[in-house]
Amino acid sequence: MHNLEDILKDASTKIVYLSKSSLVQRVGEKTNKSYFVKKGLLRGYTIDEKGKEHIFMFAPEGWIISDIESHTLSSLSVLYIDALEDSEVVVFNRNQIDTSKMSKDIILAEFRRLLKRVGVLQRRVIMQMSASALNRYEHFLETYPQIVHRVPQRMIASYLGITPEALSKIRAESLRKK
Amino acid sequence: MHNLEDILKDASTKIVYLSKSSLVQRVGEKTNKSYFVKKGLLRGYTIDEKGKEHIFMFAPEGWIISDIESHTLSSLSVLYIDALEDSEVVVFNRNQIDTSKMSKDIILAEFRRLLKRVGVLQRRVIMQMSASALNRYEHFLETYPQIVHRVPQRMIASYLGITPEALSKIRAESLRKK
DNA sequence: AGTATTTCTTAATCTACATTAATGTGTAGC
DNA sequence: GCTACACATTAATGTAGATTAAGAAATACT
Repeated sequence: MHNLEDILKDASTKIVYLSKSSLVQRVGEKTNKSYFVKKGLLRGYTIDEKGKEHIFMFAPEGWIISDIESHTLSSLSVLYIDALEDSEVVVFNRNQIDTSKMSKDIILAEFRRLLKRVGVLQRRVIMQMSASALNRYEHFLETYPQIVHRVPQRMIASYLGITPEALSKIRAESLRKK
Repeated sequence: MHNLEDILKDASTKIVYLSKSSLVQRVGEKTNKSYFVKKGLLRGYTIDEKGKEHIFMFAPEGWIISDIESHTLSSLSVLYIDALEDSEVVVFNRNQIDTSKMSKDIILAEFRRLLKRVGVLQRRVIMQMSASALNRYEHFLETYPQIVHRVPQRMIASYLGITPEALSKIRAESLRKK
């Protein structure tokens, strides 16, 4: 067993077919599930006190999405997760995977996956501190070309941490230049 | 061997004594070193095109600091790391630790450590998207009470992603309320 | 196909925070 | 102890992006 898909087949997991906009996980639920996206597109987000959505990540094919923080602290989830397209996902339980059955190689592979995730987050924090909205948008385009045309722009705006109106303005300006 | 300190003793590591403000790692260096802080305080930061510093993390006693992204992509470092106080740090090489010598338990312990780091980063991204500078400052005070009085305020401002002037104003206002 | 609802755009106004600048305070080095 | 130089505060002005509002375009629903 050398890759994640093999583990998923082996462990006590199940495949779930989600229809568009179905909610997979709510904030405040006690959960230790993770979702591997085989087909489709999921998204993780929070809702702040003012009722505003903040998209934290998109998970297209091949990605894992889960509320990692809630696992470590074995506390309540802080993310909503839902499907942006009809999707096919493998649901599994991280506790099971952590403790049993896994070879050292597999754990190391998971470790590296997590390192990559930290890298992405690190980059994103730096971006949000030092780059303008335009820069962040351009960076998003480079990084996730496959997602841009699959989600409404207000969600890209939410991911970037700006309003849809601001994104619209930015796009108009950047077109004018070309 | 069940904790990180034991591993550090075992692996080919060395202890280094750093005097205040000595630079440990420069941007662009090809490196795979990590630093475990036994005593003192390190800090990781970037410098943007305009020459502005952005503090990415503080590492007080017990923390590990390293440029994780550069490890995964085996590319060049994107962080500067330096000492804010005279410090005693254990320098080790993540490659060596990854591949050899480690028991499954230890890898899992490291895995959990990394999960925690992801949690912190996740929280920080959400904060930066949804919270005002005042809220972020208050959150920082709660989360890192031990650091607040050990670093100059301009560095806290840098960590929060605001200017020292803005932090000063916020502090003045929040004092006035009490 | 036709209506409803969500999404996108444009423009005017507003605000949190940046920038600039000047003054005050602490702290390190000699 | 005096002189520097880094750090903190305050205030005036500037600006990126938020908010509000209203119309146009796209998408979904029956």
